[in-house]
Amino acid sequence: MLELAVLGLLKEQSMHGYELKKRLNLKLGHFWQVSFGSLYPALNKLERQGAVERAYPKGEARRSKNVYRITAAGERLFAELLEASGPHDLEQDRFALRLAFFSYLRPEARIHQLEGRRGYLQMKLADFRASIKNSRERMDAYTEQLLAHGLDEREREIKWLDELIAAERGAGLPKARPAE
Amino acid sequence: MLELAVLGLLKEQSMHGYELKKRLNLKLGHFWQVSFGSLYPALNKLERQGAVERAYPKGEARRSKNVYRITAAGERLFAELLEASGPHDLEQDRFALRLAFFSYLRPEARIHQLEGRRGYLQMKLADFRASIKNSRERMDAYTEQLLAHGLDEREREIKWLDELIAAERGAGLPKARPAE
DNA sequence: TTCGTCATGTAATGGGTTACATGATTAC
DNA sequence: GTAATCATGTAACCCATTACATGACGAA
Repeated sequence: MLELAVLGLLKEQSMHGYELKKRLNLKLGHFWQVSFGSLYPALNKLERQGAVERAYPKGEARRSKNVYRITAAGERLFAELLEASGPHDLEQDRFALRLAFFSYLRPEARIHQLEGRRGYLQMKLADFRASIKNSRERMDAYTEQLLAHGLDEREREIKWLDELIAAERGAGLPKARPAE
Repeated sequence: MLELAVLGLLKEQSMHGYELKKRLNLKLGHFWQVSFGSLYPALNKLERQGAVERAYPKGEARRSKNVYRITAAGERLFAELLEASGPHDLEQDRFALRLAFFSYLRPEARIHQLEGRRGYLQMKLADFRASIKNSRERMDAYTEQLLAHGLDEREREIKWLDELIAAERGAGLPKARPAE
């Protein structure tokens, strides 16, 4: 999760942790918040793995501001994480995170990702509809409202994914409707 | 989180852990999955706190099937958790969980909860719209799509909440539209 | 008798959070 | 010089997960 996001931003340009957090929250803040307590350990871990390195060599005078740069191994790791498709990777936030970096993915792989999420949602929808039939009588009005709203949200996301898939196959991305 | 859900179900009727998990996943499965690894420890913790007790006394022959029953202290804890309104409690899943048990809440408290979530969403919307203006030029088409979809989802939830609030003040809950 | 599922639990792990502690740099 | 904010990090905790282990019970 964090690793993908960090590598994705470092791909654009090298920077230090504090800056990274600001950009992370700018780009992904609407569905995900990162804290220092997870970011710094993550950077150290990535460094140990050789996925990032310090632009200033490790033992130098410059102590504050550790500027990190992505390595070749980091690029490979990023590419791998971006193509993830385990059952876990189809959930909302993980999928959204990968989508945010789709521009680094081959078009066919993008379609594969979009269809993966689409299938996941459709499966969920089928499950809920079945469970509604089995237990509608036992459900109170609020639980029913919650379920109906959830169903609606998922149906909408499927429509949205369909548009993205169509755009991917066809003429390119539709412009996002301007907010308000 | 888990505690509220467990107490809410035990309020309806006493039962053992395994049964509890099945009902939990039936009622809340569309946005939340519970596993045994968290459920059993949670039950033990609630027992230590005196919020639930075993229907069969602790040291009896009946070893498998521990039937739990909510206590008076448990009822108080439940009522308290249901009225939670810290910033943390306004997030999606925590809010949804409380909504699922709204029938146990006084109408005014329901409205208060609904308005709390509404305000939270509105604040988020304002933040995003501001961040869009500041950085639209730096955003690629996919990030933009993600943001637009997120905005749309939140706007829709606000409309839904408005309906629920209106219903609460007025003639009662509207029927959930049947799926399809 | 053996298989499925009912039933309970523990241990290791994951992936984050908050709070705390520290120090450098910049603006006034 | 002093306050704000930039910058890094650690420690303790939280709340869940998965994997593992165990055993009862009913049906074939």
